[in-house]
Amino acid sequence: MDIFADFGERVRASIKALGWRAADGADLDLGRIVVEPPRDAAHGDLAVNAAMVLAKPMGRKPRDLAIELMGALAADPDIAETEVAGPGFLNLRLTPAAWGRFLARVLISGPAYGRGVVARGRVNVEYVSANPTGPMHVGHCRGAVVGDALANLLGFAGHEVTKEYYINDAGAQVDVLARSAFLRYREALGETIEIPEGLYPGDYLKPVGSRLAEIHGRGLIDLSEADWLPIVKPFTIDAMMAMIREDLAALNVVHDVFFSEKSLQAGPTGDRVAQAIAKLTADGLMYQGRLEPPKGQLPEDWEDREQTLFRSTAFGDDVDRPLMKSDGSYTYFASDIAYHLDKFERGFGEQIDIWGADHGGYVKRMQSAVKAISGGSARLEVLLCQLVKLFRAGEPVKMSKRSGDFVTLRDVVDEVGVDAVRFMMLFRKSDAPLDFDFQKVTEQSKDNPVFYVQYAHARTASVFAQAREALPGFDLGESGLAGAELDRLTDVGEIGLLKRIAQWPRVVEAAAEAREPHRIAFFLHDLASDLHGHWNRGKDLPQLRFVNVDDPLSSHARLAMVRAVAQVLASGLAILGVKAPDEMR
RNA sequence: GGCCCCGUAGCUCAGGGGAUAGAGCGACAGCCUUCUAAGCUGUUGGUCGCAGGUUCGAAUCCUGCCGGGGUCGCCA
Repeated sequence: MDIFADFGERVRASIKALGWRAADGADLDLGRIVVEPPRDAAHGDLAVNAAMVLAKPMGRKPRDLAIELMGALAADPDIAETEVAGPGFLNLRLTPAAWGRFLARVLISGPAYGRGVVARGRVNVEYVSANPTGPMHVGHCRGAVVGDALANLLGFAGHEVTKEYYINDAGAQVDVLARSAFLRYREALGETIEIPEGLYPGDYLKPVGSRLAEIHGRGLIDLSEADWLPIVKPFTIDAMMAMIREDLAALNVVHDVFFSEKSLQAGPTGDRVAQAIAKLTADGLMYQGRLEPPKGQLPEDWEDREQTLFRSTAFGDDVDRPLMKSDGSYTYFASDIAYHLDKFERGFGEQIDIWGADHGGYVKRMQSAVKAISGGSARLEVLLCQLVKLFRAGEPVKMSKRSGDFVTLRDVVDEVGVDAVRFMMLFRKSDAPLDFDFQKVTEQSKDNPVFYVQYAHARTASVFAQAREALPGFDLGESGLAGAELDRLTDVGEIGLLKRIAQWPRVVEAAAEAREPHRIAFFLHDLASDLHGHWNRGKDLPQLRFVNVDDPLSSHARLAMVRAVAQVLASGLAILGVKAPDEMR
């Protein structure tokens, strides 16, 4: 179904039939031969680089080889024209009949068109993993969307994907959360409270305090912290996670697994963190030692001390890393190692984590750890998402996290809608910073790529509504459309759309391979642009309109093409988690 | 100072071995008795940060600089 891969095979077969060999008589490496869409449409439908790649090993001139290959391919009935161009490109143009058969196959495949055909194995994508200390803020938004879209993309490309969320419910910050909730509890009981520096001031803890008061009455008020903490903490964490799940649902993000950090230390199989460290110790990767102080600015409270270190430098890290704090408790890194070991033991040799760019310094050590705990058989990839800068009509939006006065993810989704948020977060490479303007993303104009792409899909639906009225006799189902006289599609705009559609499988594959879901968004924008452009040509040239009562057979073929466009738009938008609407009123 | 990311049109950014480097915005000029003008067409605009290297071919890969951002033992 991928015509580029298809013709790649035909080219390789022709080369074998020609009996080409390397200058020394050895077999040629045909792996570097690619068949791809030429940048310039004037160069035809497919460009073959075989002659240039093989010229050196064969000791011959690229243009001579291209001419020879051109002769061998001339017998292919699907090829209408061939030409040798530039430094030795062989350009191919397909016949309308070949394009028609391609389109028919796309329609028969339906929503499966572009889906990976080979199984690519299991992969675990961990994203969001926001601390359960409050509602999600905009900072979490990009990672959530990128992770979710990447997981969708990998699934579409043929991986078996698990979407996972790591709940940091074991550190000191959840104790702080519990204390903050306890204050709200006292407040709910009528006390006047003052929230000291360092506790979470947000109003979102008020309902938690009220519910604690409802459940426990004054029962907790005279307990010592050691006694109320085990009650208040899990209750509050559960409330925060419920809130976060609602936020995620509003963003159209759903995880398969929520994994608790706390469960690592107090799970049914004992202390998993200790077990992970024991494993590293058994492998000779732990030792007591001292670290050099960091170069550059020395931390004020630096103190040379012997500590429990993991030999991460043996796996590519810059320095060895401590796994125990001075008070004997585990560092966050220690828990994280145990967590990634758990993922490995659950069968995930492929792990992808989505982090904020401020965690960039953490990448190497975590990758080192994954290598260490898996004996080198597991791989961790980390995608770093750069910051999102918020604007309102060109003016930066000020935020103060300390006062609790930050923009929540919910604020953004409620204001601009989930589709606009998701699409805009994906309309940029994730390692480039992103400007997000509330004004612009809600504009309903071509300046707004979300609406531009969605409108293209709506337009296809509109064309079909028109067709059902104007051409009542036609079968507009997939098989009916596939049976139309598709070789009537010969206009440059029509072939252009088919060529764009033909790229879909390779775009999916390349985007999945590169872990770059933004490529899907850009592809959809291009496809939408092709459709809008061709649609508009029907104004000057009525004979090109999709629905034309004077030429029902061509109309039928064009509707088949429009259906294929709609299919690809819908598939792509589904990967991005954006709706493909039938109307935009 | 070490490590990571970025540097492409006036602006925001795609392109990450292939031919004459693209899109949107901006600016300018057009297109509505016509399938949704929520749209389309054209014009304008570039020493791809700099210098070497690899290659038949480099914006793309490698090295070194320059500039911007992030980060740097017991925060998660």
